[in-house]
Amino acid sequence: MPEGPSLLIAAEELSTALGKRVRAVSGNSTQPIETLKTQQLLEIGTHGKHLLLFFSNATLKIHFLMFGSYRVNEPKGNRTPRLALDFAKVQFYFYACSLQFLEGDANDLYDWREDVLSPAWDEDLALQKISALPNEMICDILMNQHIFAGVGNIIKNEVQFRMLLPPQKNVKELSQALRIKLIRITHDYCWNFYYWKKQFQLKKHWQIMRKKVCPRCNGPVTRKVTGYLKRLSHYCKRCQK
DNA sequence: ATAAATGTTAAGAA
DNA sequence: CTTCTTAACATTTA
Repeated sequence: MPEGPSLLIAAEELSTALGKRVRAVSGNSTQPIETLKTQQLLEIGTHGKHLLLFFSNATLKIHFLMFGSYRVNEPKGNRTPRLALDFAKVQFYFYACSLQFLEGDANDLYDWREDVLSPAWDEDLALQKISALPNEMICDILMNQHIFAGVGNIIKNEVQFRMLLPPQKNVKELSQALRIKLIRITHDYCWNFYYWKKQFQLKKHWQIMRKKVCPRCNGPVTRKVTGYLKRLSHYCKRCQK
């Protein structure tokens, strides 16, 4: 569940508890979650892969890492949640996630312009940041949460394929026009991801991720760990040049 | 059944 | 003091 668009969907699902007060708290978190008791949920936000719950007197940041999950009203029977919030008529359950209380104002901690799914998304800023890193590979640039907050490995691979560029290509090898195209395709793909995921049709639209055969040339798909970040890339050596 | 995978951080090593 | 590597965490799917 952890790429940016999924977080947006989570925020929507959880919005049923907006304005409600926490009646009971439990969970195996080591954070001071008890302090949430009696607090009112005022707002829900996201930044990239972070889910932000704004309470009357605290802001909780939830990161689902690789395996985190959540449920509304229906807990996973056999598992202890990291955090369970009981809002009387609505219950949230968060599993296998990282919890942290934000110190201070979220607006001072986050630059919303770097969140691909935010209304504040700023493609000119992204272009500046990319161009400042000429020696970085595309696969690392795409996963950089300070440039494309919310992009994960699936989005990375699909964007690389749609660009017909190999993951190892350096930024300096891309023209200005291609850099802009990269930014726009990433933004578009993130929104497609969001709509497909809502319809439970995300995997159906994967073109290269975990594929064996390139849908374009029917050649073999290469699987290789790439970049500084050492994440798995799926790509077609014939089509992505 | 074993491994790999939608991710990040912190400790340890160089 | 940096910079790089490794381990840790935790769950589902192939």
